[in-house]
Amino acid sequence: MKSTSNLGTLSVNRHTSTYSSHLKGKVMPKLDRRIIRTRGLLRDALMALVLEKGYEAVTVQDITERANLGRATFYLHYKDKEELLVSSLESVFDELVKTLDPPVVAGKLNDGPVFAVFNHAQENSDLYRVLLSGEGSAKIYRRIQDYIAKEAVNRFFPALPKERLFPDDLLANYLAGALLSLTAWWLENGMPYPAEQMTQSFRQLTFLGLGNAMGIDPSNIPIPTEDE
Amino acid sequence: MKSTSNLGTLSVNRHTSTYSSHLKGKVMPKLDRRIIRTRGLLRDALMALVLEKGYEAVTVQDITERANLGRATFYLHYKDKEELLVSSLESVFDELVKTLDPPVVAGKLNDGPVFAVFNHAQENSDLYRVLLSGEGSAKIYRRIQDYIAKEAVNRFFPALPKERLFPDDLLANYLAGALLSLTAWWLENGMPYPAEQMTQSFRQLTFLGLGNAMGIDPSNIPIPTEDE
DNA sequence: CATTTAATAGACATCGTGTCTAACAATTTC
DNA sequence: GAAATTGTTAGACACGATGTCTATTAAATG
Repeated sequence: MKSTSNLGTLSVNRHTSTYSSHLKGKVMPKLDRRIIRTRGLLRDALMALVLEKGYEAVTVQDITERANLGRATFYLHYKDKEELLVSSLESVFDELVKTLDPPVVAGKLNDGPVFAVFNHAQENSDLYRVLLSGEGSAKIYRRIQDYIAKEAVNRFFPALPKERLFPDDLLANYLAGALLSLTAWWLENGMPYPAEQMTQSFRQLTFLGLGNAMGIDPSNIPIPTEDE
Repeated sequence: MKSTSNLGTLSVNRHTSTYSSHLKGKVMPKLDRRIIRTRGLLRDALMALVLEKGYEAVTVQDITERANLGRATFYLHYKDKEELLVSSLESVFDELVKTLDPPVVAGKLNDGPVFAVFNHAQENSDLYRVLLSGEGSAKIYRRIQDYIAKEAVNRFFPALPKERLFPDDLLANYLAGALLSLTAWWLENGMPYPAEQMTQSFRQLTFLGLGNAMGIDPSNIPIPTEDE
């Protein structure tokens, strides 16, 4: 299972691929030190600015100015601020994925990918709050969701029964949407509950359902069975 | 219950409020016929252009050109294309809300707000597909979600037991996120199932939960009960 | 009809973009 | 270390879109 944080289909760097960890070794045709420095500066500048002004308000001018680089330099590396953002998010997601890999963490029960998400969101709460709120990029929200959905399919579904009533991607999308919207709510409301509790709430809701979570008698649940 | 489609907190028109139905009568200080005509043209032009190029790519120039209006005229009515979009969405949502109001539709079982959403999405599938995809406005997705969440609280929760394990807005957000992401998936995949089935799937998932929907024995569900 | 109000063309300053060039500076390679 | 390679840069450029303003024309209202 290649767990590279591939956020969609965008070709990210026109020069050579990322310095993004865990493609370790392989072909990686050694980057000029200046390239690494420049891209790092651009990434840091973008992140800082996104937190300050929100993604939409950030211009390429801002970024290069903050990074102390010539504006032309930016276009030597990225097409857009969007391309830079996507590329930058890779590093962030790499962190998340790293915490996902070990199935069991030293005696402690593996709280699973859901907890990892809440936890990771908490550690990068400023960034995520901006990205998931209205201030984020138009496409980023959906892209994060797609990413989570894809991970869900990979990591979750193999453990489930083979016979399913719904297509995998419907389920994956449903779960990803629910998880993301819960996360967004959580962040925007100042994380009023610990990540552990959010994890449990999410599981309760998704696995047992609203009815159970509220103690409703299943026979009262308004699901018209009709014919279908 | 005032069911005016109020999409958030933006002040929409600086002149006088909307011509948006069901504030019927009241103070509504009769709009000049030209104003009505102009705003209608702008709305239609925006909608058409959004479908053609995606929201982000549409400029104020485009809009006024398509509408055969002077560009300056636009700014007499709206601050932004965003403000125009929000205002335009009101009409669309008004339609949806109208189908929501009657609790029972002539002998036929009321399929509920969820079906209404899928149905409405289907009827405006082009528009919604654009709005919910990456091509939509940054803020619009979240705003639609907030709107649905708010409606959920109003229409759904009163029928539920008063004792709940989760805060209302957490639940509302969870449901809205799940519903919207399902809808988006549905639209982007060419609506492979009828709205009725999507409604039922959604209910099954949210009320009974994933576990039930897959025939998993509840005792196998990995919810750590620990202390809490 | 007289009054009020909206729409308009066109000009304007401003800003951000994306590209390009000719120098310049850092680095890699041998 | 010297030479060749490659990355960075300042500055300029044309472009497109924004938002505002003015004087004029046109339409709706009572």
